[in-house]
Amino acid sequence: MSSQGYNNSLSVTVDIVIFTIREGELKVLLVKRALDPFKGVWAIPGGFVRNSESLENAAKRELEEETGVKNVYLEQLYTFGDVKRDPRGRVITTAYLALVNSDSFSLRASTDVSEAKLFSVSELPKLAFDHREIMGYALKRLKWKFEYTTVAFSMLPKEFTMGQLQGIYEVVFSREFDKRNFAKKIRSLGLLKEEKVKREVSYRPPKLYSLNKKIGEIVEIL
Amino acid sequence: MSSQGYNNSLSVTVDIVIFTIREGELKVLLVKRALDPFKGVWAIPGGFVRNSESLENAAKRELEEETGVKNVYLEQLYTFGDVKRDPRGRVITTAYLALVNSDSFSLRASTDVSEAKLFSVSELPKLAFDHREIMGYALKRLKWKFEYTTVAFSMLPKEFTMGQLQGIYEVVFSREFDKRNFAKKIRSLGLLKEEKVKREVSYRPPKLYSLNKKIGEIVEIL
DNA sequence: ACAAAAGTGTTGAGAGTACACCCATGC
DNA sequence: GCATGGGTGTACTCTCAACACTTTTGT
Repeated sequence: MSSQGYNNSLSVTVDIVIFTIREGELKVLLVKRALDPFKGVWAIPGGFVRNSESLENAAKRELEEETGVKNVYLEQLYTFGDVKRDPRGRVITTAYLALVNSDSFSLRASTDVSEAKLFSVSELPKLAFDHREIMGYALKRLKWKFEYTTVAFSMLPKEFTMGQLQGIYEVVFSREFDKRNFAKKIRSLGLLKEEKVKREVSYRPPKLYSLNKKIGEIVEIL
Repeated sequence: MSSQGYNNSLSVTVDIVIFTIREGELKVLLVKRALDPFKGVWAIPGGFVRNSESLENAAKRELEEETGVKNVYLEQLYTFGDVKRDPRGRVITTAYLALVNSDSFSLRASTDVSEAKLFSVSELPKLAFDHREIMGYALKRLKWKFEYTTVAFSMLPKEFTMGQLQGIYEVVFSREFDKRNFAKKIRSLGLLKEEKVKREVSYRPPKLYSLNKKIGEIVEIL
């Protein structure tokens, strides 16, 4: 490290790519910017890191301000540090990835934002800054994590059916899986605990399962 | 993002975990700090990010200052942003991972460092700041990358033998592989081009290979 | 001839993939 | 009785792991 002292002309933000599943599609939360060079343009929600909070706490705070939810799955994605990525000055941003169970959140627009909305990842609008690149990273990471860890379960309620689980995998990977093979694979991993069967549906009531491990644990799922 | 303007009391550094293989062991470059609260303590080399350079360029610059090599494999690892990780003030650091071919570098101590030395990863000294945690991340990432990408080849000369390749895998994973199975697996991936066989050794001369793909490309190696 | 690493194939076990029919419920 | 998603087993293929002996060179 240099001894010339600290560099004071540089700001740090966090941006949070918030994924959820709604209407059978993978959606991401975007906000419409109310100010500045990108007024009216959609962007990944985020904000400045305060001096008294860690990066991760800044991300949690922004996430809660935006969605009202706590205790969701949150992981650091990547830090983007090109000199000219923000036209207003030197801003480095650490991007986070959040996975939210769609039942548990409601949108809120914070002060510097005029609107917040869920977009299907297959129909994204033009994005501010280098947010298109960040989104690309987030999608790659999301698939990777679904394939090799238990993060998918963070998008389901505590008790879920095999069909729901398979459904979110099909959405994220944009393809169908064979029901029998999928269930066999999942069961062979010993992740699931069987719960009671009761469910009010107009067809054969499915078994309910719950996750036996921590969310985010490394397990080769597919 | 907030509209309240920029936060100016926060510094950003890069730290680079530089791995190489020497004497049949996985080694990492550490520097002995010459100043400050951690004077005399070993640390991961790094330095402040300048206003005019991207994060990645800062990492490249520090790497070259430390080792004299350019064009090595370099990837961003993680950004550490706890409030109290540096006792001198609020410093966020983005850690990078570098893999260096051991033939191609020479150590240099920069101005704020009294000594630079390669340590075996199995015999690390006490480290400054949160550098132990950073090292843990780096080692995990290194193994992951060896298993699923072609980064290993960045630690070999352009032309190498199957034995050399297997050797670095054995060092990184601290275990032995079966020669026949290893070669079969590698060959089945179609990564290698055969080169001329000549080599002056006091035993049966091995075939030489070169890599047919880009370094860092995703391929399930093991 | 000896030391040192290179080179080479087969077999068995387990995992992944493809594939089709009946079941339980609400309306 | 019909619509809806739930639940179940087998056969084939492919990949992974275990395993030992001969070859080429320099000294």
